[in-house]
Amino acid sequence: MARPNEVVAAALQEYADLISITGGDAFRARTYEKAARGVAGHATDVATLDLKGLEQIPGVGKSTAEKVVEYLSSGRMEALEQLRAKVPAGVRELIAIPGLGPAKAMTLHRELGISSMDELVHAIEAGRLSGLRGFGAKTAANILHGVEVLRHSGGRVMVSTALEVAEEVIAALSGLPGCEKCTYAGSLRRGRDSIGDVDILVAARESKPIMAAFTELPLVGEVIAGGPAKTSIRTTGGLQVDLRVVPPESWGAALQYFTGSKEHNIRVREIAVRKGLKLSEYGLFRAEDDTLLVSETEEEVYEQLGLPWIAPTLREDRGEVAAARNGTLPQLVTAADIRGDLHTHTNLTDGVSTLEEMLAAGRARGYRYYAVTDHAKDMPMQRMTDAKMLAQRKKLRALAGDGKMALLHGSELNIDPDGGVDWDADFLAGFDICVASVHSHFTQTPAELTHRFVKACENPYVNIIGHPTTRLIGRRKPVEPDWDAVFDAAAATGTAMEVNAFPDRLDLPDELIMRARERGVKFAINTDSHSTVHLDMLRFGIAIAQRGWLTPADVINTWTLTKLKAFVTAKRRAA
DNA sequence: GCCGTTTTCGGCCCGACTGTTTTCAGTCG
Repeated sequence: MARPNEVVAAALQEYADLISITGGDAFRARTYEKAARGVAGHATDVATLDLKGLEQIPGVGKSTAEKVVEYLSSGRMEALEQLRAKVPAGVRELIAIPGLGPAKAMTLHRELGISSMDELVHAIEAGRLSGLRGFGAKTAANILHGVEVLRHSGGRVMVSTALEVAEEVIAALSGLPGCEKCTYAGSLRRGRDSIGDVDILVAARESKPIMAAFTELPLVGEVIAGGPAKTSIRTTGGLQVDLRVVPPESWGAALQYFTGSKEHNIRVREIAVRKGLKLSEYGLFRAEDDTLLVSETEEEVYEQLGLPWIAPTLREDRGEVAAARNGTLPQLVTAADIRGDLHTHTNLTDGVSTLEEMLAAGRARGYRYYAVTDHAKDMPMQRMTDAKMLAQRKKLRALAGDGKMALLHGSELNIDPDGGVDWDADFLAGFDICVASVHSHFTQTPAELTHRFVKACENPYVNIIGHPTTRLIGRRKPVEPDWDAVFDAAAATGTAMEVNAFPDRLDLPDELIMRARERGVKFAINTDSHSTVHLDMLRFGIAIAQRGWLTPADVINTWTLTKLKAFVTAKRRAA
């Protein structure tokens, strides 16, 4: 069950799509898109707002606010219903096909009565598109291909997968003569939790040799488009990679531009326009005479616009431009701030590395403390027993010798369907710190899930809720309790929410981090490592935490050991 | 439809590439 803001945003986005498809005013369509984003990103539940309150949301004016009120009170939006009556739902689904936009979708519907992806495929195969204005043989083939891609991949890949591809391309291009700089931009640089395509940027005088080398890389499955400034390929694995080559002096402007997000760039360009300037990927220009002002570094571009440099992880048009203007950008948490990992496993349960190996890897990272949190006894497949857990603790205490890295003994407890955990208070009291996670019964009702999480937070020995939504990116949907109620319980009880750094989890997701932070929750950025190499996954968790605007003060494993221990004992004492 | 160190009207980010166009619309990011 999605929160009202998301339901309303979806309705507004649908309305915007239908305006575009029916050939309505493009600016009106964009207005509703903006409003949808504003509503989705708004911290307050829209269901609790009146007309006046709604109009405070960026991009929402009187007309949109009235539609939202109508929708929330009656479940219907008359204007939306009218457009739905004109355009079958399947027509809207067509614009998800790469290369097919609202105008072409409407042409297909108007001229051929096509109103679903299947009908479109059949029409193409039957040759019914020939003779239709704007639909040549090439377009028909591209559409078929687009449908294939869409059905096959669903579009997005894990950030770790995209990073591997990016690093392979960068390694190959960086060595070319004439390549002065090469890096990745786009959603990968912004640290999103999944990646639709990889954007690579190169600074070079001559683009041709770079483009040629790019299309010949072994990972290239097909070349989608190729020009002097931009070339797009799809890898053999199905991931799209766009390469842009810019002159070296345009590097900063180009990096800013291709990092996005699109919405952030629109916001920044609006500032440029108001100052009588023009910002493109080639630089910041004076509008009246096209004089180049700056372009070499991102810092210069932002500075010339009267803004401090904004971290890529914040560039989502979620208020970062206003914060930059007011000097209230957050001091974001970085990997260097992390003093220890608080969720790790060993081969005592389902890990693959030994206790000694894991501790050595933690020391190698320079951690000041390190928690071993193997699975608890209620997870039958892990075969944990009280005796094994106590034996591990004894061993750990014996290994705590060098004084540089403190060793914490913990466990990843299971939150049972009713919110209870594996052991009673007496046994739990022996641990230094505990994570508690949901590992089963994902299909409970939202009310049951809410009760379950809240009760877990109220347990004095539960310090961190592990991978709270339990989502597996591309494989398992998140559970959906009333998160605001859960976060309130976490904040009130001194229970941290985990930002699990594993690339197929990245859990909490960034939107929920923002909501939790608003409600005063603290966080722990952990890797959930099952092997020594997993400790490096921290970087992905840091990116997600930054996208949630977290500062070191919000993150308990940036704190000193003394402060961390106080966090644990304060909760126990309060009980 | 929204919005305002230029504004309550007249703008709304900007450029690249494709396909089908004979000068440009559509799509994408």
